[in-house]
Amino acid sequence: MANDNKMNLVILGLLDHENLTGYDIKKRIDGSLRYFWKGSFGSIYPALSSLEENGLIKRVKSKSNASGRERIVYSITSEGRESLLGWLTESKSSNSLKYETLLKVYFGGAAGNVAAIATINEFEKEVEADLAVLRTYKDNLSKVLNERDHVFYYLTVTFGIETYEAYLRWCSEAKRILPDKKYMGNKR
Amino acid sequence: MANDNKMNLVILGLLDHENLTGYDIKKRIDGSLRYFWKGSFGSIYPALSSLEENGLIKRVKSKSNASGRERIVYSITSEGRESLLGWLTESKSSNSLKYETLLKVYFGGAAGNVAAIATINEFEKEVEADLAVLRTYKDNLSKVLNERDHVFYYLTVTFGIETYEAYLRWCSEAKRILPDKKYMGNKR
DNA sequence: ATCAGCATGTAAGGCGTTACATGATTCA
DNA sequence: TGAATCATGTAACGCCTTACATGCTGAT
Repeated sequence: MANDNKMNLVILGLLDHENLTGYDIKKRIDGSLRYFWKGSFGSIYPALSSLEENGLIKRVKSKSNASGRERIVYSITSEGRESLLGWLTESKSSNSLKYETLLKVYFGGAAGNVAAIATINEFEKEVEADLAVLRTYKDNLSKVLNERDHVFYYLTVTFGIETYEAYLRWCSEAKRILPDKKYMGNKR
Repeated sequence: MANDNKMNLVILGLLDHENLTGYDIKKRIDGSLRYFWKGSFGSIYPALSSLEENGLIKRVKSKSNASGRERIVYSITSEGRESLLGWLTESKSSNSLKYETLLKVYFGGAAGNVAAIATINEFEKEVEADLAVLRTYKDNLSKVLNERDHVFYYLTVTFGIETYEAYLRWCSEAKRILPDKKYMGNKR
């Protein structure tokens, strides 16, 4: 069973837009996809090999770089595009969220309000930083919205902005509620 | 490296509130924690064994059930509570989000607006269902907010409500934007 | 009688990360 | 010269899920 191997689909999705090397793919993942997906070289390169073996992608150039540095550019094949289409249209999506922050808030009673507030502040700071970046993405994208594919990128950015703003509202509300409550220590 | 083993902390956190069996722990995870954490028996029982071995939890009763059915109730030890406190106060939180829905939206250009809208509709339906449950949780919890620990549970619920409402706003907005755009098919 | 729920546990294997190994180029 | 970035890949290992194995109780 299994075949949760989403990295294959990520690679197919990226290659459907432009030809890329494994290294490029990593940069895309750490750039635009960062807010809703992660991936490391240790899963990219093996996925690339297996996709090539199965004929879903193929090499465009090897060692073609002017300097002679090794560089393998991949492109998607029609079989790969078919596979991508199948995923995009047929499968159920599974979103897996693991918020350690909320786990700590849930168990907050054990350590008291001060610790919980610290956890929330840490979260808030990260969200604020990410939100600032997302807003500049949005500004840039809204200028080129009529170009192919950009609406879809734009939507993932507005998703981030909408949810991050919700996080921030929650942070304020949580900090407003917490100090009012009686149980401040970890005594039982 | 490693020691991401959060299940240990989840168990410690739950046992700090009440004594539980492995089976009970699973129910708590599938109940209140479901919206921000997951876990299966295959990771609960081994974690329980290792926690006991290290003296962080201990057995309260075995086979104590009236009927003679095997039942192992665990409680947290002071060492366990210390470990829980350490996590709650000292460590950085890592939130890992993997939205397959957004991945599909991002790559939506390959399959066209119709497929993207279907993906969004599927997501919307799930969010609506979860939101309804969270709202009844909120109603129930707001009546007992002055009891120990309940503020913290309440906050995780309001987090869910705040973000799920943001999801829903985004779904509407996304569906409003998508049909307007020119690129409807998967032709290049 | 049968099915759902209670209850504990193991085994196999997929998924994915970190660290390592290697080496070139570019820029300060 | 040394650091950062480009670039590919492997090895070890941890995490976690699914499926299996087992058996009791209670309700219909």
